Amino acid sequence: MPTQKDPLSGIENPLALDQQVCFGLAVAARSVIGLYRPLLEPMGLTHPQYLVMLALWEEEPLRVSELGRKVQLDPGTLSPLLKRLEAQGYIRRERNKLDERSLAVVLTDRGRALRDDAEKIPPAIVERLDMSVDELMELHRRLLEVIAAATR
Amino acid sequence: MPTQKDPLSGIENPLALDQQVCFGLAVAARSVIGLYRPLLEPMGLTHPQYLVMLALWEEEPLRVSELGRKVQLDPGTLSPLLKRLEAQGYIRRERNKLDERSLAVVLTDRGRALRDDAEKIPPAIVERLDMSVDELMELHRRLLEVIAAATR
DNA sequence: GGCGAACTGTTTGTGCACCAACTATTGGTA
DNA sequence: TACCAATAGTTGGTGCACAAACAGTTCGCC
Repeated sequence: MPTQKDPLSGIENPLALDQQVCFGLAVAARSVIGLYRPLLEPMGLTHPQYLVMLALWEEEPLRVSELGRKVQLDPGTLSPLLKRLEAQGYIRRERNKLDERSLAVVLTDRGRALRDDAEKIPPAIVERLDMSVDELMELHRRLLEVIAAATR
Repeated sequence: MPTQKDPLSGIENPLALDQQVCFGLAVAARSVIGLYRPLLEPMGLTHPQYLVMLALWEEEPLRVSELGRKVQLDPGTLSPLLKRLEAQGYIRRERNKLDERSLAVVLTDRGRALRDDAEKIPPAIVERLDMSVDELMELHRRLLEVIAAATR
């Protein structure tokens, strides 16, 4: 009979691929992000770059470390990503005079202007998914729970 | 007032980073998969490789295309991944005599034996997450919904 | 003032993930 | 039979994700 020590004892095959939450997460993330691709591609953005732009449209300037905290990317990922955004002309990276170590990331006019195009994206995604906003918010709530659980 | 055509009209800022479901999915997937890393690393597996092994422990042999359907990876991703698994000695890839195009992926004894170690992983993850199995199953159910929505 | 630890971001290496172009094989059909 | 289209997997290019090593700057502290 099930015991407290073995929460999986009621499950027939714990190694079954199609009931791994990690697999569901990986596939769901890729599937949903894939929906953004055709929308972002005309803007010249990848999905992680889009997330960085979202962060900057909210607050600016941001140091690389702050940006990394916001979008949950480590500096090794962010550093080349930001260079690509700078090459696109959406951001500038400028050294802080007071602390030459840190880099302030700011939007260019082009980067700021891009926000108008971006506003079309969330409704387009919701429409494409054809799920109720309530359902999406409920999923989101549960995602935050599992993120909290995984990172504590 | 809200209309049917604009399901997001009740939301203050549709571009707010921290309420993007795509962002939640990306972070959740990375966080959870990150929990597997220390468990898989001693086995010499990455997480996608682990998923491939799960598929093979269920059914074998599998052609590359079948494997791709199961683990939802395209052949361009799978091809080098399988070579690495073969280099590790966990699988073999053998040409089908009847159809020289297709490649049958089979487990080696070493690959089959690895399953015993793998059995420790799901309970370890559930314990580490410290979430109820019910809650995880509910999340999983919702993930399957969004996958279905995104891929139809 | 000078030394060492802490901090900020960069670089390098490995491995996914996706796409497009490619090779080889097979199967249908004229 | 000879060709053409479809199929199966490989390769190369770009970009993310992560880890480890690195370089420059700042700060505490003697």
